[in-house]
Amino acid sequence: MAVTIRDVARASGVHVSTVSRTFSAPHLVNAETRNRVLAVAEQLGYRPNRAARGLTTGRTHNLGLIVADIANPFFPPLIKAAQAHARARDYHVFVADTDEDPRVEEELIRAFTKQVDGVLLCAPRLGDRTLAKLRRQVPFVLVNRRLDGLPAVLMDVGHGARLAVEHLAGLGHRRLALLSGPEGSWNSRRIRESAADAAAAAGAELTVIGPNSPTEQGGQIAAPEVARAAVTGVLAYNDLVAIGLVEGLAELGVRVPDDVSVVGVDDIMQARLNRPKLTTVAMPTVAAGRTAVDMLLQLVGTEEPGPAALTVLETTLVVRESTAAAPVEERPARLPSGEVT
Amino acid sequence: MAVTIRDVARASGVHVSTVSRTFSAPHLVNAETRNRVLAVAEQLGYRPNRAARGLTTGRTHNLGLIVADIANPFFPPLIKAAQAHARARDYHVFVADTDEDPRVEEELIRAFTKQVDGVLLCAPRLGDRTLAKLRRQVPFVLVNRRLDGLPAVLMDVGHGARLAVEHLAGLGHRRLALLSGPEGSWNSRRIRESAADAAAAAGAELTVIGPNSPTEQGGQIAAPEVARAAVTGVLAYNDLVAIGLVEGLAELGVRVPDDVSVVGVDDIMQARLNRPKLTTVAMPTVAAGRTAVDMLLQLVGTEEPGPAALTVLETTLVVRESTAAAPVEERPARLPSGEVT
DNA sequence: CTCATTAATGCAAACGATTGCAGCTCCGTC
DNA sequence: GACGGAGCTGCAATCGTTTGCATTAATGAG
Repeated sequence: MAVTIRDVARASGVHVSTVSRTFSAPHLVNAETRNRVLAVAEQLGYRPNRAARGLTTGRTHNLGLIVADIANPFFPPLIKAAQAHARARDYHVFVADTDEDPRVEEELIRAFTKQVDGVLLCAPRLGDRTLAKLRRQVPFVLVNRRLDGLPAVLMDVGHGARLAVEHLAGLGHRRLALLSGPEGSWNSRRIRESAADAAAAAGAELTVIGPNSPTEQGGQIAAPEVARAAVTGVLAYNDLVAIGLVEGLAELGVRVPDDVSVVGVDDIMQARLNRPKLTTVAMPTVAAGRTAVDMLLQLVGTEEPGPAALTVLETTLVVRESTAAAPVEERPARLPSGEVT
Repeated sequence: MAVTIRDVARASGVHVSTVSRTFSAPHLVNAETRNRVLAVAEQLGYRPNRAARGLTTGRTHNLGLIVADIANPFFPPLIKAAQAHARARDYHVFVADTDEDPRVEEELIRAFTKQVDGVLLCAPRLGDRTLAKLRRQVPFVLVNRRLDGLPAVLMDVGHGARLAVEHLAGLGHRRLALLSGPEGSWNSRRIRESAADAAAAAGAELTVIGPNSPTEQGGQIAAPEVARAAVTGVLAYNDLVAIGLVEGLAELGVRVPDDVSVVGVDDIMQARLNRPKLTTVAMPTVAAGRTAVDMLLQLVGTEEPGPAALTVLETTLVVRESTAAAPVEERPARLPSGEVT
């Protein structure tokens, strides 16, 4: 068996409470005693049992972080920022992956309950009702999802989508496609709405394709449909989809950006590495990770909730090589405000 | 406060032990009572406190998984495989990232202690002595690291490195470079040793460069040095480094594979997406994740350790577009077994 | 009808820590 | 020389569950 506080107490001739205090309130115990206890503890290899401590104090000093897909390069920077930030505040972050499955997501939240002080839910796929119910199990902060009464940090992807569409329109593209994201995704809806608005304002036509899986595969699969739709500009739900699409189009003999322009969302590392380098909407993931931790810690620190905080972070458009002026044949055919049958 | 077993007991007019049993040993309680308790529990929203349960049973049904860098695309498939496999066995996997810092690694192992039943250590950066000490805190299984007396699953990257060097030599390359990995990495040493052996056997010269950071940046930074070394074939510690190198060489006007051939290690998703598609040593990450979980569960399930198991998984060479025949000017200048000053 | 058996439940002691309260010693003060 | 206070330490209850044992009631056998 592991060595417990009791073993240390016995071996150093003091009561367990003194040992406990040596670790959790050192100033309350005589320097001499403290040193003796520490020495014995060290020698016995004693480590406080954090689970047991959590039972009495109600604080585990752990945070949970749930993402839909660790393999999506969008998340690691956020995760790392959150971990580093939390560690500096003497908290540990445990990460879990839901595999895009809402049921797994719920199960994981339940599993985290009482083992962490709070959880960061990144782009949850769960429905509003379930989330509202779950919030009573464990405090949480949402990332990229808005729900009344719950603290959240949002990246204003709608703004980014608008910029993207305006960028394409400015390049002369009039027939655009949107490769949409997962049903449950709040981000996906924001992108769709803003892109539609911006397209309408710019007098461009916008076709919605999908949703397919929010991965390269999803993008690759969408390629034939994109080609068939005869669009010249595409906004993809995220960079992975965009990269997959470029790949898929290449196989169909469609060149990017010569024949069609593609813009992604997220600005993951691969966007820079891709050929052509991807034009994309950059997300402030690091800031989001830090902010979310701060909000969560503030939430678990206080007895009463206070008003649910909401932080909105800005997104920007990064123009690289995957977008270019629309092909000439396409332009003269339609009026700027052209309607379609 | 959260609703506890006691609340349920009171509300349903039975003793706490009966409530406990309805959840952990249903067959011991009368069907009628059980249903009543379950109904009350449901209505009150009772959830067992897993930390408290772990205190008495000694089992948390959680596993920890520690990696050096979540952002490295090598890990996600392994992580996902481990999570899925564990979930099927009613275990949850919590992941933590050490940021390549051995101190953080140790801290995380300590943090996991008693909160999980065992931990999977992926390519730990910790020294042998520390690992040997830590193993008494919590059972663990090593991945890609060998240490006497500790169960491990290894991917035979040495074999892969040998294949890679033979592949390059077979294409006529005589001057090779190895971009080495982090000091503490067991894999890195294996690669270096095997590559050196294979190079010697093939009569090729092998220059070791680095170590730099095992990331794209690291590869990019190494590019000038590679160019200066006037080699025609490079084996990189991993795909990220290889991809960064290709990028860095391009900026220097050196073409891959025309001027120099590059092979990576890991076969991450980006290897297929890169232009040129990367020739690389494929690692059986999914199998590794599953096997590691199995070994760990077997380890925590039994009272006495038994012999430390060791599983070695095979690696293969995937030839794509980043390797080609050595440039012609280079070949006639030297004998196959050419020595250098 | 009695007795052994079984099924269902209650009782209370753990698990490993924390913490309010009380007690003791020692010191300085008046 | 009694008193008040400070500084340490011990006592025991508590956190939410599990589980070996005792208890009770119901069942079946002889």
